[in-house]
Amino acid sequence: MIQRVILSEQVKEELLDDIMAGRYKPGDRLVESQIAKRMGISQSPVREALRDMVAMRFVEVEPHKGARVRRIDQREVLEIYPVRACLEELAGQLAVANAADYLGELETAIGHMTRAFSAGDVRTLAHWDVRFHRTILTASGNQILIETWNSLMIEARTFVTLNNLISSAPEIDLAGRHYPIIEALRAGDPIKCGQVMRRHVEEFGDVMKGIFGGGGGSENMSSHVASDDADVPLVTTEAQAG
Amino acid sequence: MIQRVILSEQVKEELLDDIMAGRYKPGDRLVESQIAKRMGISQSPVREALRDMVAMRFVEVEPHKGARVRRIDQREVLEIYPVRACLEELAGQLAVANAADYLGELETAIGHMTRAFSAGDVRTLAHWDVRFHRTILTASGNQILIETWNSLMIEARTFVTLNNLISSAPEIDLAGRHYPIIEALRAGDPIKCGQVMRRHVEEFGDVMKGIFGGGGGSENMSSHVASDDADVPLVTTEAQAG
DNA sequence: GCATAAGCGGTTATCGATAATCGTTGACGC
DNA sequence: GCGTCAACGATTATCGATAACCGCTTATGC
Repeated sequence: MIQRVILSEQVKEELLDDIMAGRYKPGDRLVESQIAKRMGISQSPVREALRDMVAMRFVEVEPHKGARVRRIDQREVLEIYPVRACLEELAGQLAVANAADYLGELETAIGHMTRAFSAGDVRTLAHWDVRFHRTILTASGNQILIETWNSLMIEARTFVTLNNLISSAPEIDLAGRHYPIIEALRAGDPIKCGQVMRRHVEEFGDVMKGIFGGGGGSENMSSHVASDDADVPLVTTEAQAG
Repeated sequence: MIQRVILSEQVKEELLDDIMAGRYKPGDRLVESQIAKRMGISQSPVREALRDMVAMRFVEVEPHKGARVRRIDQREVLEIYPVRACLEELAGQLAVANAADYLGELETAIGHMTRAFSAGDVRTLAHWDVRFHRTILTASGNQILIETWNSLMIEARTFVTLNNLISSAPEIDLAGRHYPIIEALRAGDPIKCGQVMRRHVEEFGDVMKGIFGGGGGSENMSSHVASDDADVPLVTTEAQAG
């Protein structure tokens, strides 16, 4: 076991894994002392990791009451798409200027997505989907924009989202829908490219809205649709399309 | 001295004050043990406060090397405007639906801004400027959008920005420029309102670009233009228009 | 019976001390 | 003179222990 530096970082990664894999469910308490004991370390690094995860919005804490895995409700999942749409529209516009340096990476990502989609490997699909979008953000060159987009924790949400999407609408060609973006980048028109990006994001937002039924649920129960891999109830929702 | 709960929160507020007031300058080291000793407390709450401030982007840390006040360079100041523009355009669009409940608050904010502007009170002006924009974000009702906007730490930047702006272009009617937004909200056209918001933000971005001279500086020296209040070298920049 | 208060278990928040790590300084060999 | 390396001082990262606090249960007074 390689003892890499900064214990709290390791703790964070492990806890993040636990949450993403569903070993901790939304609402579950994260007791500092218990985690510390289980990992054979002191309370401090655990505490620090938890605070980091609060900043990442995976965890919420109440003073003197401790940390819990944050619930991501239906409203939040849907609310994110308009925000992504406008940020990624801007990214698309800016990325045109530097597109040449990133086209290869983008094509690679689509290739991986296509294979993962065929194989039914949602985790890999999500990975490369996020990678594709992140590449365009990077190509935009606007550091603030990149960090703002990162703060949305897209990777964490995408896996869950795609699980829902694929089991509800398996006919949608997730990988193929990214080609128009590459074409727009090649064409070199910033406005057009921004529009394509916006539409791409909005389309997925609309699909998700359809899956959730569009009703605004007030209460929520922990549930999810089938996953090929692990139990991932990171999203709690009421309505679930069959 | 009222001993409010959560020491680390108090520490954070005090350090934030110190940074905003320029008692710590960009690049200054923030040594945990020294701060702890000065405040008569232990290292833990100081450390926690610093980590919080990293999440807020006021501070940066390198593992095993400690924390420093983050430098905000010219590039970052300028990069933020396109991001704000697209976020606030969206906010403007969404806010129309709930505008009625917030018009009073918005008018109050403009009133305060007008008075503060006449009095040359930049701090108060910045406060109500941010408040105005935040109100529109709130009116949008999209929690993700609100949190994303908050993550840009607008309030911290606005004071500095307005200091620069007012001493470089004192003729600009900062308060008055907000009236078109209220009018657009009253008119009830989401698209139009979004455009007005976007233009409003972009205008200030353009003015700032002009102040900075538009050149992309590589190295930076800690400097700033005059302030009526405290020394606030939160921004470091090379070019400074007279 | 009900409201209030004291006690308790569990957990967080803070402390003081120690181990690990970094940058620098200065001795040493060539 | 100059590069290498050991030792040092400063600081962070982690530890183990304790104090402060919350929610709940149980006892107490009316």
